[in-house]
Amino acid sequence: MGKNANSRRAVPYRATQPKRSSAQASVALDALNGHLGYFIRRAQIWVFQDFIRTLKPVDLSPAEYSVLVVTGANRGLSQAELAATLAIERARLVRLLHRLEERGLLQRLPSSADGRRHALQLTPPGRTTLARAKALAARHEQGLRTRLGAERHKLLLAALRDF
Amino acid sequence: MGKNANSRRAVPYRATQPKRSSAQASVALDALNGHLGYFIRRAQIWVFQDFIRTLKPVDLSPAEYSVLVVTGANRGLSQAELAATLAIERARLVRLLHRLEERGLLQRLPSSADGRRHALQLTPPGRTTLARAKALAARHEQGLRTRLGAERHKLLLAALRDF
DNA sequence: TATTGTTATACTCTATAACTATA
DNA sequence: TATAGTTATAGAGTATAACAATA
Repeated sequence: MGKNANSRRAVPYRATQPKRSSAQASVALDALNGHLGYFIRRAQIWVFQDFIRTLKPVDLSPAEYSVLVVTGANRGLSQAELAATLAIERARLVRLLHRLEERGLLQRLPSSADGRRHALQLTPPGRTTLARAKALAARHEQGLRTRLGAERHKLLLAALRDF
Repeated sequence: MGKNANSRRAVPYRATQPKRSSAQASVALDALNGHLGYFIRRAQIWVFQDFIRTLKPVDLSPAEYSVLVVTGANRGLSQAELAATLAIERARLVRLLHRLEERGLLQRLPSSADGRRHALQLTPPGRTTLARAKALAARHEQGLRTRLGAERHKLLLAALRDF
């Protein structure tokens, strides 16, 4: 059953101060300057740390937030569909969902059509938490927009869309 | 001394096929559509998987590659400087360097000025491997450029630079 | 006191294999 | 036989704390 095995995070999701992310002027990056992957990684570190810090009041990781958002917008989704949508391993999703279920934010209902599937849906408290989380996430995004400039923010969203 | 403790990777760096990364049309992403972090993560997954696959002949992870590049371009760097430059934890860098040292690609020399520091430098085989790796990485980057279009590639590099 | 390299611990995340129950 | 959910395992990566040697 694995009912309450490893379900709850022992420690709340941590967020360190986004450290000064650009390299010191004195160290040459050489070939890294031409690699998109290098700058994407740095951007990811910065953005995720800021996101985690901003969402601390609701104690949701980026992955948990994305699960709540997509589940809230697609009633009765199966775990496999959710995993494929968010590029999260099905195996990992199991424990992630356990935690959200334990917190009373989400339910796994038996699928009427297919006995193997779970139909995922948010509970009323889940909806409330999601609404709070969305407001905080919007604040995070607004901070990003301010930092980057609205133009660049829009441009990045569009340019990264089809990866 | 921890000479050969946990130093070598048991399994070569894996790279799965970049799976179809955009979500199925039928599942609504809702609020995620407005979040840069979501698309940055997806881009990172894609780019890193492609990088790992392309560099398989030299068996170097993105982190190892970046360490070789920066060490090769900055003689006598300390571990702390390297860690800060690449946003890798000092503690993690220790084992990463052990592996590269064991493979004979890199040396930790005593710093003449400061007894606490190591002066990092590539060995001749390290330089050879780095040259091969750079050629492969350039091929990876060219693939990205083709996929995105030269304009968008350039634009992304510029836009992500100051994170 | 502070910093460098190091070890240790705990947790997240990725990748895989295998099992069960359903289909 | 295939798929959905699950468990388990191994490794990478992140975050912290603490320690010895050196500054």
